[in-house]
Amino acid sequence: MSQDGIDLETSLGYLLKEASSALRVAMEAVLRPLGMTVTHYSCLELLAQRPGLSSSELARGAFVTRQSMNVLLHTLERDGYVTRPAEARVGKVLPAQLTERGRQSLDEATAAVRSVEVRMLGGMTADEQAGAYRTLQGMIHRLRDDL
Amino acid sequence: MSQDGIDLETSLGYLLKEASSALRVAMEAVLRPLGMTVTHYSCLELLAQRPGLSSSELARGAFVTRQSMNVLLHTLERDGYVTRPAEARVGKVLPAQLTERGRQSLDEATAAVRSVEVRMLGGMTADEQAGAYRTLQGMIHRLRDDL
DNA sequence: TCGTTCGTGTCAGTTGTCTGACATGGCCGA
DNA sequence: TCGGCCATGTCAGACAACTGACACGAACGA
Repeated sequence: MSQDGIDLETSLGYLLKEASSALRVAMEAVLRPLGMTVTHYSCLELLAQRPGLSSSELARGAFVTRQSMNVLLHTLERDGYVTRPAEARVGKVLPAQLTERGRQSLDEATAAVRSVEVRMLGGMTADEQAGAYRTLQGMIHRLRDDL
Repeated sequence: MSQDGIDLETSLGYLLKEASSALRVAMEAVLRPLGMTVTHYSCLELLAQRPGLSSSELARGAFVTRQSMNVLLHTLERDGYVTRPAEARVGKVLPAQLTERGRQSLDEATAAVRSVEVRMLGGMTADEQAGAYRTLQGMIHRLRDDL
């Protein structure tokens, strides 16, 4: 019987999806005026913190396929936000770098995204945040364990 | 400067997205053999627990637009998983119902999804789960507050 | 040394979801 | 009563992301 299915009212999986959806919607709302999508922003933020990342590494960091990241990266390159060498120095890896324009664009976006995160965390104590951090990391670890 | 941007290593927002991504990947992995996507499953599960939901209500419950849910619902109807009246009894709302085939299909999927959720929650105490529940609900509430 | 395995970049085609727009039918408040 | 407002279902087009496939170079073990 499906009467005893996953109870959507109490399921942590459903709630996790709901929270993620709410976060995505909120981020899209503040990023849209800047002409940016969430993946777009994620890519720039990753590059700022880890310059020289390859397209595949960026893809893993932004939770999309390397094919998707590749087309995004070509767009960002065409529009002058990032640069990549024309040829690989080693293997086939093309390390990407932020341009000055990319950095400026990222700074605006970071401020907007930070405001969303601050709002999301509003009222939570440091202990509660630490607890949430451990909980989420535990979930991630167990979900990926037996693949 | 972007040096002090959102720290991806400690950001709860990033971790939330990561956890959601891991959950989605794990669910896709167990649902794929059944020929089902996550949205597909979500739709059936919602209908099982709340028979008579409209397409728009299902869309909100599955966190997609009503346009997306509409095309999915037409497919499910064509394949005999759900039924909808040809005409609206009141307004334009077309309440959907699971067919017997839909119920059977859902039962398989529910077992698979439950195994994922059990794995994700493995080792967490009831207190920890309750804490995670409150934390996520707080985040959702605050994120949606000022829209 | 050589062969296997892995990661990367890329091309092509498909699918899913989204935005924008429209008409329609309830639901109030003036 | 009626006008505005809202939610619904639907159509069309655009776009983002996916799957599948291929070639190439590096890394590792036999």
